Amino acid sequence: MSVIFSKQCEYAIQALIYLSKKTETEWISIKEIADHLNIPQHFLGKIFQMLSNKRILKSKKGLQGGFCLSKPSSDINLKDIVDTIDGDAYSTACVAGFPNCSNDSPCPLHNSWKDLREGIVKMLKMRNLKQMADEISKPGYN
Amino acid sequence: MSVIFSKQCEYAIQALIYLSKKTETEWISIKEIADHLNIPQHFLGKIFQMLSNKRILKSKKGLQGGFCLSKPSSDINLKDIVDTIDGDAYSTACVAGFPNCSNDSPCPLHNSWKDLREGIVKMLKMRNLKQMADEISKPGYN
DNA sequence: GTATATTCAGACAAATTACTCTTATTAATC
DNA sequence: GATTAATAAGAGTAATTTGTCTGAATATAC
Repeated sequence: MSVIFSKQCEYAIQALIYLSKKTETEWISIKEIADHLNIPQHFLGKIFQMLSNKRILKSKKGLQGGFCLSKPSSDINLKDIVDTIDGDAYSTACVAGFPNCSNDSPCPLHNSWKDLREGIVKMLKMRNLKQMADEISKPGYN
Repeated sequence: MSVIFSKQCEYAIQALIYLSKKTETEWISIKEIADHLNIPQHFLGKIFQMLSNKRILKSKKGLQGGFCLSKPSSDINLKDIVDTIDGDAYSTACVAGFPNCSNDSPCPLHNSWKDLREGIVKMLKMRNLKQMADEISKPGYN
């Protein structure tokens, strides 16, 4: 089971970090990324379609085509990616599933979860693709 | 979609809080809880079987039977419940799904997630059923 | 002992998520 | 223009999670 993001979203994060390591002008094929990261190729295709629709990626059909980031990797943060693929339920829904939980009538977990949830959102806004691509290139990283 | 716990786990939390509001000697039927919380009755039955197997609940068959907590509500914390139903993947697996991510060879998200994950675990250990049952009984709560 | 109300348990069905396959479209190269 | 390698898009399949149904076992009360 995944921790908090869907499998699609995990794949999106991995693939975009991979893309960010490449030069910004190069078009990279889905096949190359899927092979390299062990992600099902056509599944990644769907995910990249979503990211293209949200203008995070741009695509080019035909021979020598592929995908590349539509803006500098330092301008794309994790929250952009997660919100595109998974929506914002992780930051809005009740963590215990109480149907009527809200700030006005909180469930017994609401306030305990509030700070944690805000910490997660803050972190997702903070970390951008450039940082992560730089980190992953360091020795000892994965 | 649920936030971080499975639907089964959300239901378990809700149902156990409900149970904790009752006297400790009373046997409560699944039907009463399911009706009250709008949870599918037989689905809750399965969930309560797991909780019985892990000695969080005890059950009594037959007329006037039902379930009750196997220890004081102050001795059962959220982590006990979550670990029983969902396992510990939420606190051990890589948040971005990188296959080889570990402390020794971390992914670029590993260290950013570490504190948040530890915060979640700490909170789950901290909050017990008695506290939550008390809170939910207050006016304005849900 | 019989009727009844409950858990226990397993098979089944529906919904969601993950993944695959196929065909169409596009653009570069020859 | 023909060939080729790529995305786009939709239909279909598989796996997992969620939810339903049914019958057996059990214990209480009459």
